[in-house]
Amino acid sequence: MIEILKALSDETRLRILAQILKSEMCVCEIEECLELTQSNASRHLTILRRAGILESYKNAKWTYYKINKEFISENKELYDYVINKVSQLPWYESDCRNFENCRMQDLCAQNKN
Amino acid sequence: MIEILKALSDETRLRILAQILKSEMCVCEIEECLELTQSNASRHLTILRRAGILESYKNAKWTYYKINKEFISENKELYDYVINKVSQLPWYESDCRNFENCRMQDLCAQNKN
DNA sequence: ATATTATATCAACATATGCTCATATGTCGA
DNA sequence: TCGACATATGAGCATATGTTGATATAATAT
Repeated sequence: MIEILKALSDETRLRILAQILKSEMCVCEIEECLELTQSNASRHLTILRRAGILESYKNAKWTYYKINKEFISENKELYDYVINKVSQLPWYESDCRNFENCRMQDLCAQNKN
Repeated sequence: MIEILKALSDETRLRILAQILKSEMCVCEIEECLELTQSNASRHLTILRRAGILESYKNAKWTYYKINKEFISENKELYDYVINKVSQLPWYESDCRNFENCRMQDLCAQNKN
């Protein structure tokens, strides 16, 4: 429980989670749309994965992160809380716009396969 | 939101909150039943109060802390989550027993009024 | 007034956390 | 095989956090 709450107690990780909640993403997409360094994005994703909030799988060169279904079922109220609150945070709308731009520009080439 | 999650991301503060959720407490009771230094108990209570989770009032020499009703209404899912999860944490039963002992021994003299 | 009790806060320290640059690993395409 | 790309991780640094002992403040009792 404490590890989960700590993982959620960081603005950058909440920003990452807010986007991944809408659809799974690879690391390079997250870097791009949230303007994080590669290293920093990877580190925060690892923290969210180790806390059990996200899970990842590899496909070709890319690692995709998505919400861990087990986290949802075991932490339903917390999950609902995050879903409801995260979209009210000040950076949310702007991050969503950036996310759409990244998708359209296909910056990470993950749709070329 | 982040301030609230940070406030909850600490074992000592969750132990404090777990007891206060059952009934309001003064600082000296919390010191006693959780075996915290006076300074440390006061600090953690201040953090929980500043995050809006607890509120406090003074009565004579004592400061009492209790759950902030506004926190409950504005963070219902999170509140339910905490309620459900804290009682499963390893120190919970032991802390509750200590809490009962403190009550019975009237260690902080708050019932002498 | 003075001593005692309850609480808050300051100063100092150790540890934890977040960030960046550099490097390692693994995958794919030429 | 070699080079480019995607990701993870180590090292080092700055800042944040948790803890304690000392002190300040405020209320009460003698």
